[in-house]
Amino acid sequence: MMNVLSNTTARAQEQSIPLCGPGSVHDLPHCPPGFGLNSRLNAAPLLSLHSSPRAAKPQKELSPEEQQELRRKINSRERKRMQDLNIAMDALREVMVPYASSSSSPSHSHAPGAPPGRRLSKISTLVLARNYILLLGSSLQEMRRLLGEVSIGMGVSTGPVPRLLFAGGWPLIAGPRQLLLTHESLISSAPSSSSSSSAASSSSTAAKCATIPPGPMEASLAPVHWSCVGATGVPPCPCGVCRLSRFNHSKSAPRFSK
DNA sequence: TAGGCCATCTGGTCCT
DNA sequence: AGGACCAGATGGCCTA
Repeated sequence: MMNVLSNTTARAQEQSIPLCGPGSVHDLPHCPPGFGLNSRLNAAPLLSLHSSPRAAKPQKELSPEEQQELRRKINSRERKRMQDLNIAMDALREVMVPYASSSSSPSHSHAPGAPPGRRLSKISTLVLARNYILLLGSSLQEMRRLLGEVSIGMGVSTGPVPRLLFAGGWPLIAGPRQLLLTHESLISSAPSSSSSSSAASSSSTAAKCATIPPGPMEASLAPVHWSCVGATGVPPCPCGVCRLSRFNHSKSAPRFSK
């Protein structure tokens, strides 16, 4: 990874390759196809479409045109993938926006820290959604506890309570504010950095943050501490992104196939 | 103007 | 082998 980083940077600096414009390879919608598409590809070693010293298996030789075509194809796939991701993010955002609005100014659909009228950032959306899920889990647990007390108090058999009572659960949310992120949590989600990729690094920090509970269901049923929604004395996650309560730091989950 | 957020490109790795 | 996924790099846009 370090190699990738330094190599890419070094190469880019070395060759002063613009990402868009003459000398760039890509097929951005705003970069007309064929606009300076070639030079970088022809500058060979930058792309591993050729056989690289590292590549063990021999790769078949591609003509510049074929390389172009392949690169275009790969870029297009990646763009599509990211667009799909954004569609899903928008859908999630749409659901989360009501919970992100401040109770003091209901017309503002934003998380604290975000200017009014602005849509939730990706990271805010994700953190908010996670909080919401955890909150639902704790509400469910509370419901179970109350039902248990009631049934005991009424001398009702302690046998299984009808599943329906547990199925939906009523989220015992005092108000949307419970889900709010603190201004600090949002601000700190993007630690200032001299690098131009601070957002990227914070995102990757979030991705690497191992505060995600081991299993979604188990976690949602486990007691939840809300260090993001109020002072609980629970030490915040050191990752600086989610600032949520500590969970067992587990290894990254296995990938789900589509 | 600096910093945050984002889209895109890119090369590497993993999976089917 | 090809596609999906990931993460770093880069540049553009916007806001405080």
